[in-house]
Amino acid sequence: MNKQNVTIYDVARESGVSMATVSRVVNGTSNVRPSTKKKVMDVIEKLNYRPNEVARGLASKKTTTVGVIIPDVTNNYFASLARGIDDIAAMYKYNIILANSDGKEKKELKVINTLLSKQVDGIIFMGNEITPAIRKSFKDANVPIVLAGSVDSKKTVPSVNINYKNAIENVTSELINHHNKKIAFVSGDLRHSINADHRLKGYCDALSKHDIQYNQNYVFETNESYKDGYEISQNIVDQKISAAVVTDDSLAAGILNWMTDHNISVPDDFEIITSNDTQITEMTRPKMSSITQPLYDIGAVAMRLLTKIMNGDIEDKYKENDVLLQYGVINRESTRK
Amino acid sequence: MNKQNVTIYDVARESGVSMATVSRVVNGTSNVRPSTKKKVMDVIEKLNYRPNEVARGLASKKTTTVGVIIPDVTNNYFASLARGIDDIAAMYKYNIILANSDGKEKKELKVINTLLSKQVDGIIFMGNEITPAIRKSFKDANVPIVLAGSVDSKKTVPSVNINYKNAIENVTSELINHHNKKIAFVSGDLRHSINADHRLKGYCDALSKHDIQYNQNYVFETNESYKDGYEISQNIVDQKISAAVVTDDSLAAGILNWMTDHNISVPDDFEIITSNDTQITEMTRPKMSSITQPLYDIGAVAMRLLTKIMNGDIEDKYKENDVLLQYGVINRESTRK
DNA sequence: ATGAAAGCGCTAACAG
DNA sequence: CTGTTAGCGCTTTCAT
Repeated sequence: MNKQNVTIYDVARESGVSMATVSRVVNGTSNVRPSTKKKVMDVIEKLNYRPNEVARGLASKKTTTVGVIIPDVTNNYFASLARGIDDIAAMYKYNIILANSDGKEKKELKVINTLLSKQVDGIIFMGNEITPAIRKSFKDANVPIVLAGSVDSKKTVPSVNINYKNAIENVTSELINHHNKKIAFVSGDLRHSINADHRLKGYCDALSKHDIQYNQNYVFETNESYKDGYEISQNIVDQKISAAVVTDDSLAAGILNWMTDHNISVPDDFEIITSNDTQITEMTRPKMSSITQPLYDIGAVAMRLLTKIMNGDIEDKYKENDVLLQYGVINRESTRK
Repeated sequence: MNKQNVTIYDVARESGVSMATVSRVVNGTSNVRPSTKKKVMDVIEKLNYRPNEVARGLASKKTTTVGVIIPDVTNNYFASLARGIDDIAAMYKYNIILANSDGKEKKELKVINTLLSKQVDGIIFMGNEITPAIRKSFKDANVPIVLAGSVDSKKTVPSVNINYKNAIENVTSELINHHNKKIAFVSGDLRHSINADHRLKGYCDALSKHDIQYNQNYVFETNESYKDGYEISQNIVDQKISAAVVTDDSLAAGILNWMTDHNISVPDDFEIITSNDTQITEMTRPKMSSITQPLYDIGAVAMRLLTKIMNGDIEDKYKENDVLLQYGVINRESTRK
């Protein structure tokens, strides 16, 4: 019942060596004679000594913890990335401080600051948009930062993503090939680069390649919620639109269920293809066709990249560092063959 | 471009006071003459000084960070609790170190240790089971611990939950009232106290109150996955079971969809009621009836309780501290009226 | 109201 | 291979 925490000094005294030696055996750095090493280890065991990482952090200027900024853990897309991040972090002996931001700039800025004051060794940022203020605080931070599943329109920060533009272009083309003339593009906030510069661009490119006129009425801006999907569906149908490319699975589920609830058969009368291939694509009836993204891997690779940068293993960290992972498309039941 | 971080010493010098005074204005503790306070604040602003929380943690023995152990962030049930935890933590100026355990004792033990070595001020634990080893490490930890959405059969740790037994008993009774004679109980690992001692108990109590014979063949032990639900359904149907009480929403969705896929009408031919009221209960067709739990609140209340204990605001922290939040039942479309 | 000084527990030269 | 000695940046008595 050692209430008082035992320190390195206690171990040193008890085993008749200096604290430097204890530090050495604990860190496995530099050589220590096997016999004294064993002696120290025994005392550590006996006293149940556990190094104080805070003291270590102060002395070494490394905390072995990284900050992870996430819009909302409750969102399966981001949660999947987070899982990949944490697993790789654990693999490299890092811990993560997880902070929800709701994708709000103000919260993001605040949390970046507290993370920095906690001396994290690096930050993984997930967010809808890298605003100028965010970009500035990234620049001022003296720790490396990597984006996961998030794009920086200015490409000023290393990131890992898929090629959203190509992916959306692919599925839009497929829908066009199914003879759909009017195809909706249903996304989140169009002020966000990921939606405007990448996904909408892909949609537009597909249209123009097939000589289809772009119609602004067919693009729907939402909050990417199930409810939003359900609510905009009437409007979609009223315009005689026959297919939709959707950027979020919950959102897509809302549209799908509205159709079903209104006796519009999917995929016979209406086709839907969504973007994130989260678990819910399998749970709806019909199951949803989707772009497939290696969600876990995006997080994992981002964390791996961060460890490399923190380690100085990367020649030029300002160099091009936008890794694009492979995406795919899975045709389930919300699209025709 | 202040590459070198500015320290408390720098602002002390720059503003012509001692570091003790700077510390005082930063912490707002004890009195400082308004004029000198302003002077210091200005310098802090000018130098863009940000207190080093690690140094502060070492000196004060408080890190204002708490550890959160979670089986899997990717699981919406736990993610919802985590969101409640983080929000309240932020409200009280704490950060959370989030660690996934997969509910595996070995990982849990390991992570408890690293959390403790990082000097967290407290821990919120979510897990399926408090094993003797876990209980021991909790006892040895010299920081408070609170369970969220998790039960300790020995009631040795403060916790916040709902009354799982009563909830399951309620819904089972309802199914019995719908004239179902054979009702399945589909749960996760029955070695876990929450399933065996609480939920199964509730199921049994409902049966016995209605003079229905308990039949072991009607209880299904699973991994609580969608896939498991889908796979056990044939067995359920083969036994002429006409309703199921399920402990997890994905699991329930699996059963529901299997029924639908096999032309068994829910709820006409088969009734299902699930337990967690996560988002997917609204996404399936028919929508699933469910026990409703205040998921976010369970996390939030757990965190609030932890802050109180950390603060010493609770008289006797060894006293009965099992808070039970209100649950409800919502009848959607997978049960008859 | 403010300053001086002693740590907090550990790492990291620097000696030897 | 091992010990000595400075700090790391801040909080916290104890004086004044």
